[in-house]
Amino acid sequence: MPPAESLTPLQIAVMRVLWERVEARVPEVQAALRGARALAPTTVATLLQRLEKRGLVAHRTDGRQYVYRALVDVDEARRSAVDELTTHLFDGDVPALVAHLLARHDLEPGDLERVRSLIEDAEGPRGEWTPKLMAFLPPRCV
Amino acid sequence: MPPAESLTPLQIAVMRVLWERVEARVPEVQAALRGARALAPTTVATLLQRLEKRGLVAHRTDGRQYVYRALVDVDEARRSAVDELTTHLFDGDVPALVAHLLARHDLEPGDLERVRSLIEDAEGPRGEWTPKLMAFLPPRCV
DNA sequence: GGTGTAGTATTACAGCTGTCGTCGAGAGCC
DNA sequence: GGCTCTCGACGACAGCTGTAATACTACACC
Repeated sequence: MPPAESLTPLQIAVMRVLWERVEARVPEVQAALRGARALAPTTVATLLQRLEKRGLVAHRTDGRQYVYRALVDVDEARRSAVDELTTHLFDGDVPALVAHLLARHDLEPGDLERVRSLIEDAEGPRGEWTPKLMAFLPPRCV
Repeated sequence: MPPAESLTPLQIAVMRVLWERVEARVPEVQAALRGARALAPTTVATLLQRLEKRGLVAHRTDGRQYVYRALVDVDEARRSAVDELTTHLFDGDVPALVAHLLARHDLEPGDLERVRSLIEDAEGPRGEWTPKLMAFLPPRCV
């Protein structure tokens, strides 16, 4: 499987259409993109072609039309993008990235709940607080 | 302040040198980059020049030499990179990104602790429990 | 004052991207 | 059969990137 390497926003936008619909012809992709940006059909076709040359999508023919599908899945793409980000801007320090996300971005209240339960899940059975962590608890908890 | 927009890995590498040392001349940047990639001095100079044209760095002269410094700070760059990532690949869903990080990346057990303490550092002096931090408390405290 | 030397400025070039226009070959209609 | 319409193929072009050779210039040293 060819590594997704880094995709530009436009390329990602095209891929997203394919991820959503599994298969799509040029006009569909163009229509789906419209709204974000209005591109000529030929432009979209070129994008798809180049993506195909890079091994990220493939097509089959249906009559005279090309029906494209993605060859890499979202998760693959996400992973390599996240890897790139952490490597280059966070020194490979994933926790730092998480901290950045929690500190700098506007999380809705519900979001924190979600994150917390994610952490709990990742951490094992709930309530496993090591002594070290206990030190951080406010007095009323101890 | 000009938005950092998206920087390429190489550009980030150059910026990192400036972020680390505050000020740097071409040879210093080149030396710092060496190891990762060996570039001719002229290449590095070109990179710096172009970065300057984009308003991301500036220079003063010290004798015949240019002394460059960054005009955007790390956090700025991180934020816009993270924004771009979440917007394009995670639909703006930050918790989804966090989930991805927790699920796909190899976090050592200690990392989760680090996440918490990093948050604490970012959120204010220890012992001050903000609503955000409260979310991490075990249920019995709430 | 001539000559290196060190450093910047200029120029170059290939490859990728965003964006299309145009061309040629089927498909379908009259 | 000929005309038109639809698509993909091909070619174009400007702007950015990575990479660097070459040209120019101010200093310092003999």
